[in-house]
Amino acid sequence: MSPRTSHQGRSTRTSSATTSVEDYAKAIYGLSEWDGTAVTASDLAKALGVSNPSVSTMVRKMSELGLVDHRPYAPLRLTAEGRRLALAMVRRHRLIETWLVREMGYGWDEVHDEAERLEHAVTDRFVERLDERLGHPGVDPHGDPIPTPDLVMEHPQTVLLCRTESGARVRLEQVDDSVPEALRLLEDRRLTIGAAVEVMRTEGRDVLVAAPDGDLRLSHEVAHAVRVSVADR
Amino acid sequence: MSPRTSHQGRSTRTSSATTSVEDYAKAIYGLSEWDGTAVTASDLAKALGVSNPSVSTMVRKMSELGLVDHRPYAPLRLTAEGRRLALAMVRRHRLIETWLVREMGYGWDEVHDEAERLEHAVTDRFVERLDERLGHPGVDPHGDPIPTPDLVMEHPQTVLLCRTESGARVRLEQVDDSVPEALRLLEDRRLTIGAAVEVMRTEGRDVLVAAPDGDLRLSHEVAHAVRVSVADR
DNA sequence: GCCTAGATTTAGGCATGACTAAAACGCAAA
DNA sequence: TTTGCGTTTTAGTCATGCCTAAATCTAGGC
Repeated sequence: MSPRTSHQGRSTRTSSATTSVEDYAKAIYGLSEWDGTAVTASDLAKALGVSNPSVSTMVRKMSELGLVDHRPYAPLRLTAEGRRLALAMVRRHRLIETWLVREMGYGWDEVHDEAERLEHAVTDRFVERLDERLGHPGVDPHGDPIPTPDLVMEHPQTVLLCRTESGARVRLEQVDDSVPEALRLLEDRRLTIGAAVEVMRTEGRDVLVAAPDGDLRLSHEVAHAVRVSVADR
Repeated sequence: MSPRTSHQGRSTRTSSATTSVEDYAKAIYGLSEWDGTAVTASDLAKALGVSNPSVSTMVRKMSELGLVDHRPYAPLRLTAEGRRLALAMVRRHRLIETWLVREMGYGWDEVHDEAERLEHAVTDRFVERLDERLGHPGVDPHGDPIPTPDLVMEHPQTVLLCRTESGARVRLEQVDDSVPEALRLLEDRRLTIGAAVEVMRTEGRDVLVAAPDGDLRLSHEVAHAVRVSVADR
């Protein structure tokens, strides 16, 4: 304990990115990565839990910082630099989650919020030590790929479960770590990454699935949080 | 990765303490713990690297929060509640440092800044898991006692090396983790916690010390960062 | 007992990042 | 082509927490 405190001074990643800027970049990236859809300002506002005007202001700032391309009233796009920042945050987030599950005894449905805060607080150095200690994992506990140190990320060939055709035999590949209902439901049914299931049919927006331990019904929300690979076609 | 972000919601410790409030509380506590001296507003400003008016404003706020007792122009004193907050932060800080040194391969002179940021980002739950994982350590790598979960801290009988009498045979007990010069100097000379040394004499503000590997001269700054126990008297 | 030096507080600003209310835009249907 | 509605941006605030400059208090020297 002591006087002297020596604040600040943290990382080599995109200089002068505040916690908010980091969150915005990651959210923009995340929205397009998961869905493949164009990202509008209101999507972003909803994702971040802030108002539309807040997004408007922040996007202008990030545009000035060279992190997003944004022509007024058009969808948002990250620049190469912005994508780099986002991927750095994704890397941090997923390595931290992997570590919390493997070493700190957390469940896969408990790590998201903790990682959400830690990712802004650690140095690049810490992240690289973590990566080494964990043996350079390729995916996190939810099956999400972890970008390499030079920020390249493999995109596995997967589809959203809610868009799968009836009768398809699929393998569970990724679950959105921010949807605890999905994580808990799958854990209850002993369905982990790699599990083989068959899509029986859809009823309204629900998806009915046959799993080794019995059939189950997934709400649209849950089915939208799950990505699978098609076993045969 | 995903939309939904679910910010906030973190800890049971003194509700609505911002990062700044946590830092101020810890600094006030630290100044009086290490020195035993009364803490003035300017001491605090210097310790935190902020201006005196900033301290003035923040102290009023903390006074309203019931964390400090402060009559204008008088020295600062933490309330019981403020001391609890400070001790919770000290506990976090020291457990994080212990973990960084023991498990993440950091040197004892490298952990301070990293811990300084992490301590604001982790939950109580994380801290308790860490404590368990580390086997409930009593002191951190610098010899500083770690408060128990119910925030009791043992104060070992130690004195500042710069106030030790000539001729005293002493044992190295604690080194201020925020003074890297001291940490590096001692490490170079293979002097770790528990090492036995003899205080030869002082020259001006420097302290001359006889150690197993040879004599050395400690500047006042370094000698002020070291606490020792007197071996015999 | 006064007076000045130094510590402390008040006054007034700035940057960040959020908000609500209101204006401006753009697309689609009539 | 024009209207209308939902989206997006602008305008104007607020809370934090920092700053500098100026006023004020306290204490020590005479």
